[in-house]
Amino acid sequence: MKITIQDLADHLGISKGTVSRALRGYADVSASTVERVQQAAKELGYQPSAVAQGIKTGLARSVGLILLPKSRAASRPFLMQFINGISTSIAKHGYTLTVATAQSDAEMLELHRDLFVQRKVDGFILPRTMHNDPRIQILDQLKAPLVLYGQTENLTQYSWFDINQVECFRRATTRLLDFGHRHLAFLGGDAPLFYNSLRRKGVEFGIREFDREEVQLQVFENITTVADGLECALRLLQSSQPPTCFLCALDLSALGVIRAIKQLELIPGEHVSVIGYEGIPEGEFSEPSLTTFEVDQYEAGFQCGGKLMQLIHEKGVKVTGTLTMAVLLERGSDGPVRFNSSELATFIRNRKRLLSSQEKLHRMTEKSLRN
Amino acid sequence: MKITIQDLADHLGISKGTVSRALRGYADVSASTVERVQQAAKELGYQPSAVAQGIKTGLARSVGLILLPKSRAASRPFLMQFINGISTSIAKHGYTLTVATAQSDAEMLELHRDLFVQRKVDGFILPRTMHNDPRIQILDQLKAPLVLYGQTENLTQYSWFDINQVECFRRATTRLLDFGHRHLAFLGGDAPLFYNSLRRKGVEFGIREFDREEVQLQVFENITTVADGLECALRLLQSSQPPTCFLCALDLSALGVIRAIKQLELIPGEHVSVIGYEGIPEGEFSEPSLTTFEVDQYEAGFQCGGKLMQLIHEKGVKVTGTLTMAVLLERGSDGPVRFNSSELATFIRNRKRLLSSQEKLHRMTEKSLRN
DNA sequence: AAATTATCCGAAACCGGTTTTGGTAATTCA
DNA sequence: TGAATTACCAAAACCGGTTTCGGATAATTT
Repeated sequence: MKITIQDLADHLGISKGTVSRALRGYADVSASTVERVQQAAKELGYQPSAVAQGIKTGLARSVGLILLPKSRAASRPFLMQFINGISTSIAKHGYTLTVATAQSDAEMLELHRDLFVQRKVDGFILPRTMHNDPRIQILDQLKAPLVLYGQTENLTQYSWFDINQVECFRRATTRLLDFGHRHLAFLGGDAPLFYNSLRRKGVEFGIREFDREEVQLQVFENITTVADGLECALRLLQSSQPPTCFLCALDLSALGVIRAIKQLELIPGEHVSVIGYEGIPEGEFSEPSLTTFEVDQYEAGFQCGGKLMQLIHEKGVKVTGTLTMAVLLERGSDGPVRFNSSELATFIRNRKRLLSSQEKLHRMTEKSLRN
Repeated sequence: MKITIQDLADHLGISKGTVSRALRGYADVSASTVERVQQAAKELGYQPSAVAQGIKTGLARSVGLILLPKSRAASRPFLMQFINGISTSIAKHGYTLTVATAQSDAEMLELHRDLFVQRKVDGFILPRTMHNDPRIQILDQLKAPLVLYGQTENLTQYSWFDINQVECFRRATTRLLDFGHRHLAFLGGDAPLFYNSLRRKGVEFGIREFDREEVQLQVFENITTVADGLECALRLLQSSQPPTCFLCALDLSALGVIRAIKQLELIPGEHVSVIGYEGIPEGEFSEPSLTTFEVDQYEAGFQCGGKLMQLIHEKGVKVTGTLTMAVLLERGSDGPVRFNSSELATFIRNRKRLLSSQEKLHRMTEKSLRN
């Protein structure tokens, strides 16, 4: 059925070694023979088996990407773009992308090891880098090429690509400070992931260089879902010294904060400001739309794929790191400070009293109507 | 560096053929030898190279999934779950998933051919089935195993998995009719994709079996984005006979419709009803939240992967089709009819007049203030 | 014209596995 | 006790390519 190099050689009446050399572009094959072979290959639809090629070259011509879906509901809107970026950059080298999923951290490590030892992939792209990432340790032992999407410790030893998240959060912070906010809350994300400390550091830099007046910062971690953001913001806003603005490490938690603000009958972007990070599509359709940093995931994938190809193909193992910026989408969820923290606290208390009395009235009316 | 079967054989002082037969479970190897070999393999961390195995067996132990990102902004929130489903179901057979992206239809077809001819994959999962899907024609020629995620013509020849979209849209339609709506609009999606005719058919079934009063249906196609839905709904709602409810083939267009309704200062779910399909996360955070059908993409991937494994491994090529239901999420964007079509038209006209006069007033005030 | 060099290609080794073949030793059976 | 099995494993062939080696022929140089 499928045509092999031997078939092609027989058809041309030459040896398969010559066919191979002709197709691989060796110099010791006459131009006319090369021509004939290429012609016949096209006619018969011959394409060498990647599997058979791999056995001699030792390369599978595939790179690995292992995902860890935290739950069956987890959505990664831009995974397609990330994959698209990787795939298009490695396709130029005849490479394909092998994607696998693991259900636990242990399984994920095992998968990395197995895929490389079984020679199903020649290297890895590691998204969502952690502090002292265990994947790196394992792959280092195996001398497996790898590229990080994100940063971590001992960065000089690896190739990596990342968004300058420190700068993003520094800019977000000075933006809010310029708006006149003085009580900030930073809602961090997954604590074990490296991005979290970077984003927090950005906030701290922003505050430090703004040395005019006293600025208050409250920091929280592991606020990763809408529910987390909602709960955390509700609690903070009803405290005696509520923040007048929220810097959220993740868009999802920012959406939760917006919900909390509205739940307290306040107006996001006017009474309380919120800035997110990532640029998920939900942010565009929320009300108000979410001010956030938009990350180009296609570009990220493209760069990671390119760096991995360098590592695999170029002998002089020169690792490279690249830092780019995300785009600030100035939308509706932030703005000039309306109340300072104390005023906001009073405002919220009064609102609450008002709301509860309205509710009491409502209940009484209903009762009387029923009777 | 990497340990081969020969290394293992030398280490044990036996031939590599025996090692292979021991590990593959042949009967003509003594139990003690099998034990020794397995023990040594574990100790030395030997795992056979998938590449080398593949050359004899003719299998790459990988399945292909080729994506076509329409634009660099396109997001597929549940791709991760679909991939997760495929990956976990094929992992049991030692298979991995090869994902590639194409930038055009032609490139996509070429990729399918190339990946199979180069023996990088043993079969394909085809998402987003089209009418007379050209991928099927090509893969049929190559006798490549394939599983469809979605339906198409001549279904009995292929294995496939799909959501019963006809039933979903039939139910959505009767739901709206039961709510008292009589003027419906169906906003279809990508016309070349097979799902579109199924969803439309569901709407028609729903109307047909409801033979009480006269029902009006307007049908549109290629409404695939928020912008499309917004524009289409704005136009329809300002016509002389506006629909009182919208059945959207896609959540995205439904979100656009909701925007249009709000833009006309109407309340979605009260003045005009909207039902979507897919269950994208944005739908949960819109206001009102979107009534829609939630599709379990993990399950879809799992089933497709399992069917493909059957096709590849079991000799008797028995193809199977499976149809499951999506879950109706009854949320806030639909409800009992408030106005019939004519009343709605009048209401909207009056609103508009009111709005424009308000605006005129506003402009005048501004002007006088400036002077 | 002879010697040297370049050009081109066939033959063979090799990659790391799987599978077949065949032979030896131990066991069973007659 | 001799013949026929059986159990076990080494050797070799094979899968479909790549790469090395060496030889034949043609072209160039001396």
